[in-house]
Amino acid sequence: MKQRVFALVDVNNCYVSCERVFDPKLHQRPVVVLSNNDGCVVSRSKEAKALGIKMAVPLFQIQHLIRQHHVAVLSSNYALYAEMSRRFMNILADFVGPNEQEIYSIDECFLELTDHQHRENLSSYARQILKTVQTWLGLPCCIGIGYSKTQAKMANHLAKTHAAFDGVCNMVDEDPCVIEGLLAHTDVGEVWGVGRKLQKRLEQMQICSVMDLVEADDKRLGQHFSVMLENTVRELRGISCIELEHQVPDKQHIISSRSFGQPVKDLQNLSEALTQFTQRAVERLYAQRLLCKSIGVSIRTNRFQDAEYFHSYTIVHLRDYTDNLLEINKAVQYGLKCIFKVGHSYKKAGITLLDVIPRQQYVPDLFFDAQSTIKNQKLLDILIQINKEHGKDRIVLAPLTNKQPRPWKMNQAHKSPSYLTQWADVLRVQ
DNA sequence: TCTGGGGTCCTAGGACCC
DNA sequence: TCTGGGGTCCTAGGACCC
Repeated sequence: MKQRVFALVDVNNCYVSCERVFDPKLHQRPVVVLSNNDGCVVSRSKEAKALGIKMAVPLFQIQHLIRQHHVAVLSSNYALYAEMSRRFMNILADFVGPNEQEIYSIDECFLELTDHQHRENLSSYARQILKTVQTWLGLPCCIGIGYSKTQAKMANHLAKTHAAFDGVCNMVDEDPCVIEGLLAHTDVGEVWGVGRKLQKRLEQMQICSVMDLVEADDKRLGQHFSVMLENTVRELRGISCIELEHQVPDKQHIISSRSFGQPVKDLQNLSEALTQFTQRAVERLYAQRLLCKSIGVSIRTNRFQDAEYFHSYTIVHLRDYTDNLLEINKAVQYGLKCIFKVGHSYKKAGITLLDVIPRQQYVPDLFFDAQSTIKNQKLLDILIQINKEHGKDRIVLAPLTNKQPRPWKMNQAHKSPSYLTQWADVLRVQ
């Protein structure tokens, strides 16, 4: 049997790179992109990293650096990144077969190259991929190649951190001594599946570098920790244990939650916010042809103010599986009334659609109302279509038509235009 | 003053059954 | 004082990922 070969392709500093495609002024200078509500840094250019700006650091903690070094600061523009991601994945799909691609995240993609080993040189094939993405899309990437997904991930990390690789690290063809030398100097925490807690516990056992983990007793680690870590060690040795998932699995739950721009004290505003989150979640549920049977509702104050921290959560069960927006929102509002307590300054709220199944798996019971289900489907179809054509939130549920100021709306002070998803924002060439 | 959001998987422990 | 054993299912919470 042929030994399997995997690649991991990812976009360098993805969100910053997407912004740079449309705004040349962002090149050669430090740039950061912020999380929702302009809270934390989630993407940094290499110049921003060089200034010591860490991942996930709150914006207010680096204001001095931003002023001093004229760092460009941008709010997240997820519509833009999602569209760039779609194009990126399409380019990669052209290089491999339909069952040889796994879209792992917005900026990462595994490719199975097992049937491409006949190629004279996998590294030059990888370079061809990089060049195509760069030319067609303007996005810089790195590629790691290995005998397992974990090896490919590790190779990708090496490609990113060692300039000599020039974007492609091929663990399959590279001199093993070179790779082992690098892994001996790479922290065990860089391994896919080893997070902060696990790293600490491994270090207590003198397993500090990736090479230490490769040489560790996998069975013993399996008993001491979990089967996942045992598999990780085997994968690092080049034994493929984790399958490529070329089909996107159905979601098990759908979350929609947000921090508020300003704290909210009253039920009316919480109700409006949750109505909007519900609409977002149900649109996703509907798009994926799923149904849900229960809904989690949660509200919380600022978790960084420990003394007054308050959070509350409840689950509302529905009579039957549904994707009916009105029915689901009714349940959410009921849940909210159950958990709401006067006197708190709420900073975040959210809903989770639970007990989710694919629509075609649903078996109607005696009380199933086909007429109203079809009516609801038509209603949602139209609602989604209109919002798609005439702008997000053109049609909303009644509580959201209130024109009062919305303290719960998230801060987005530095958002770039919707270059790829709104006609009015398409770039003009003078 | 200001600290993201959306997921998955595994494990432990309790309830329940025969 | 002493109180079976083995199995399944469910849930909450932790850890991890991007």
